[in-house]
Amino acid sequence: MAAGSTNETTKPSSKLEHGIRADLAEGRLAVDRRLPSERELAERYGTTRITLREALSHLEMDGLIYRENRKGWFVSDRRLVYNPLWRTDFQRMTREQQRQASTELIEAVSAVGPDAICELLETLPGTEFWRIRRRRRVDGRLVVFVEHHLSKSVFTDILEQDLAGSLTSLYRERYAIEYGDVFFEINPIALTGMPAAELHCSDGTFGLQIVRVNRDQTGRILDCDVEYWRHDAVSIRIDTRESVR
Amino acid sequence: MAAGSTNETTKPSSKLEHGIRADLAEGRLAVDRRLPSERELAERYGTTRITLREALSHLEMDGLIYRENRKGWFVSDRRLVYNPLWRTDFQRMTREQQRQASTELIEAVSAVGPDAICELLETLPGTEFWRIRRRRRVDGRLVVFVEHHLSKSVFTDILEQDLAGSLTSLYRERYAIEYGDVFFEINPIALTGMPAAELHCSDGTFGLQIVRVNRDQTGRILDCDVEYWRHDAVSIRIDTRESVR
DNA sequence: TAGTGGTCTAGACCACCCT
DNA sequence: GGGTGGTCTAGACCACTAA
Repeated sequence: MAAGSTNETTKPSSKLEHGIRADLAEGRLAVDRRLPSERELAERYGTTRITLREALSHLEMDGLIYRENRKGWFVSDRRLVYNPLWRTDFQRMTREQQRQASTELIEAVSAVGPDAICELLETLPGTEFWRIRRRRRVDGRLVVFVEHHLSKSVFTDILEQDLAGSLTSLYRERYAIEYGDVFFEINPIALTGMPAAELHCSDGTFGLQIVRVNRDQTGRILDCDVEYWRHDAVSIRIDTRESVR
Repeated sequence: MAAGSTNETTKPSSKLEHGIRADLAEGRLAVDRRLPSERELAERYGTTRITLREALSHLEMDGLIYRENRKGWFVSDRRLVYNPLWRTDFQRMTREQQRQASTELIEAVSAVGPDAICELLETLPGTEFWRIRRRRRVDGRLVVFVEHHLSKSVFTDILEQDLAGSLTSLYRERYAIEYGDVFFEINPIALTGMPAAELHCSDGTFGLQIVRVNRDQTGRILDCDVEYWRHDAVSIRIDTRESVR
């Protein structure tokens, strides 16, 4: 049982959860930001792994800790504040929050858009787009997997550009395009398949899906991004007093 | 990826999950919208309850089914499309989506605002507000618990009004107030305590917290809402081509 | 190769819901 | 009161990671 915690709940798993919560708060469990192994924790708190994992799942859902697939449990950092209406690039956004970002290009190919994407981009089913897949880290941690679908007619030679950098800058500097209206959708979902694999989380981990459709200043549809966020890494904030950009 | 694909996974839980997924898709499990008991399902799929619950949790996180505390598992309906920038009342919003809404008043009292709320409302810590707690259903299902904190000086006699109806209408008709700017924040979190209890979900169920600060047309802060949504019941959508109201 | 997380078994007891 | 979900035990094997 954790020191200092005098929780009166009778459920072992609650006591366990509160014990770990206290240990996290007081830094006893933040060694290297990785928690001790499940077997060690189970023994330390006098319970079984199943029960321990139940408690850890609660803390995970609450955003205090997260899992790296087959690697273990880690202490979560503060959430990144994200406004899907901002048109500043990711690097700058993170820098303004005293965080450090990096982007990795996974693939960039021409591919037929799934029906849902074609509909969002107002094209016929079966239309081909540039499909760019990337993932981003904040302070070293993988937090979001992004799939971009770009109009092939607008961005004819995009594959020859540096796709690990900011697309926003590329649009402006290479194609003289400024963003106009945006549509976006936020869905709480389970991360599975490629997003889960790329984010190193186990299949079924909870996440946030953000779908965006971007237009230029003339209203022409440019592209569509589908983002898959680790749920504990992000907080969406929008203020209408700010400019929409 | 492809619909109806035969999954080759060897893991029992994945087969289980896909089996249930197919049964849901083809209506074999939607009897009364409530699933058979866990023991019956475990037997039907030839596994134990623990493993079955693991699979059900995945489907829950994916938004296909949900739990009512101690009552069982139910098939989720389609998500309600919600735009926190819209100023139409809840009834009208649901009606436009061919859904039916109802609101229940839980309590309406004067109470000291928590520090975080006072900060959002730009008042000194310890300031009192009208605290109104309500919960809402869509097509009969409990989907959101809301805590409103209203300025006592602006809404002097609000406790005498009908608080199970639309606050938007009340503002306009009783106080001649129109909404102005909005700030809001969306956080994926675990539902615990009162929100979980009021929504009849078990402690630790995944949910979406939406915090809103509303101003009137002159920029004066009116109130703050804290909403706790069942995660599978909502999809946030915003389009800058629409008017902000 | 040792240890880890991921998964699974086959039970059990309790509090609570519904009838 | 019977059945339900919520919780828990005490093991086990496997695939993978890290050394």
